[in-house]
Amino acid sequence: MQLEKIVNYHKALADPTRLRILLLLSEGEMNGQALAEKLNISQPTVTHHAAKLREAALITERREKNTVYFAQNRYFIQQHAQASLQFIIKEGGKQMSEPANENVKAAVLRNFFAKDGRLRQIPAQYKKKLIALEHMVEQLEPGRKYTEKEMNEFIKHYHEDFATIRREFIMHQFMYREDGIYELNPRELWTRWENVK
Amino acid sequence: MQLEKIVNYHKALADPTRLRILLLLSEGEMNGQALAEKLNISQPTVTHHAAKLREAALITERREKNTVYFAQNRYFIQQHAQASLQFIIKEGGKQMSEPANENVKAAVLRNFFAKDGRLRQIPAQYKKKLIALEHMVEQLEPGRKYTEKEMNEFIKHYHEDFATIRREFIMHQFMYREDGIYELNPRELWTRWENVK
DNA sequence: AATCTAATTTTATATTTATCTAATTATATG
DNA sequence: CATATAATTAGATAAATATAAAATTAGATT
Repeated sequence: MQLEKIVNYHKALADPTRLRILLLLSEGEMNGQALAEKLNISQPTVTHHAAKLREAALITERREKNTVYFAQNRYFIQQHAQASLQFIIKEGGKQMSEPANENVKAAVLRNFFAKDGRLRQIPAQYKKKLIALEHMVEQLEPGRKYTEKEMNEFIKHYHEDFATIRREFIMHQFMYREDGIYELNPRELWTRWENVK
Repeated sequence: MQLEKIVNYHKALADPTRLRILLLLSEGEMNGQALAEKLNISQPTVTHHAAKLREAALITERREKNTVYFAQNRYFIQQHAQASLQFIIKEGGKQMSEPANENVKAAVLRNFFAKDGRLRQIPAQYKKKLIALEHMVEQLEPGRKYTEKEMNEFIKHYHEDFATIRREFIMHQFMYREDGIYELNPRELWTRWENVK
C-alpha cells in the first residue's frame, strides 16, 4: 500500500537523532562508532536508528574490513519527499503555464534559441536564464543517471560553454551531482511557484 | 531550533490516520464529524489528530455556527517539505550568485505588490519572500507594542491570509511575540547583509 | 588459537502516543 | 430557559519506540 510507505518515510525522519545522523552524513560517509561519538549515544542506538533509516531506504551501507560506513541515499530521500507531497497535495500537472508567463517564455525561446534549436547566448537576466535552462533540462530523462561526459555532450548540442551551463543546472537545483554522476531533481524542487499565479 | 521544527513536521505526517485526513482534505474542506465517519474513528480522535496537524501548520480551520471546517494549508505543507529536504541534503545554502540585489528587490516589489499596495501573493522563493515581508514590516513602528488583533488588521491591508504572514514575521525574526503581544525586533536582527552592499 | 575491534542482537525500561469512553464546553435554536 | 449539535478536554489503556547495558557475532591481526 502506498500510504504505508509514506508513513514509514516520515516515521524515519520523525526523530531528532535520525535527522542528526542524516545531517552528519550530508558531509560524507561515516562509520557507526564515529556517529555514536559525535552524537553522544551508544553504538546499539546507532544500529537501531540505522536500521530504521535503511528500511526507509534513506541510507546505504558499505562494509570495509569490520567497519560499516553509512551514507545518504539522496535519490530515495528526494524520491520519497516528492511522492509524499504528491500524495497529500494531489495536483500532478495542475501548475500549468499561465498566459502572461507563456508570453515571456515564448519570447525567450524565440529570441535566445535559433531555428536549429541551439542556444544563441546565455540570457543575462535571471528570469530569462532560468527559462532557457529549464527548456534544456526538460529534454533530460527523469531518473536517469548521466556521467559528466554525457552531460557535456548533451549541453554541447545547445552551446559550446557546457561548463557554465552544467554548473548552472546544479546551482539552480535543476539537477544534483554526486561523485561525478548527474541526475535530474524532482520537478517540485525547481518549479518556480511565483510564476504560477 | 530548526531541527525540532522539522521533526515535528515529519511526526505530523508519520501516522496513517493523519495522512488519510490530509488526503480527504485534498478534495476540499471537511468538518470533524464527516472526517470521523469517513475514517471510522471517534470524534475525539479527530480532534486529537487535528491538533497535531494544526501545530505543524499543515491545516487551517474555519468555524461556522458550531461546526469547524478543516482545510489543507498547502503553502506550509510545501514549505516544510522543502525546508526538510534542504536541511537533510544541504546544497540549498551554498549557492547564490544572482544579479544585483537591488534589481531583485525592485522586481519583487513591482511583481508581487499591486498598485494599491496590496500583496498579490506570497512569494514562494525564500529570498523573494523575505523581501516582501521586509517591505511590509518596515511600515510598523519600532518600539511600539501591537496586539494580535492589531497585527491582523495591519496585515489585512496587504493580504487576507494574515495568519500565515503573522507567523512568518515571527519565524524570520522580524518580530518578537510574548503573551500575544507583538513587537518589532531591532533592525540589526533581521537586516540581511547581502542586501546592503 | 587467542585477541582485538566494530557492529549487532537481546533484554529491560521509560516515554510517547493513538484510541476510546465519559464529561464538559461552545454555539445555535426552539 | 431548555434542548440539540458539534467539538474539545479529561482520564484510562494498550501499543510503539528510543535508549542503554549485557551478551553475541563478524571479521581482522597477531
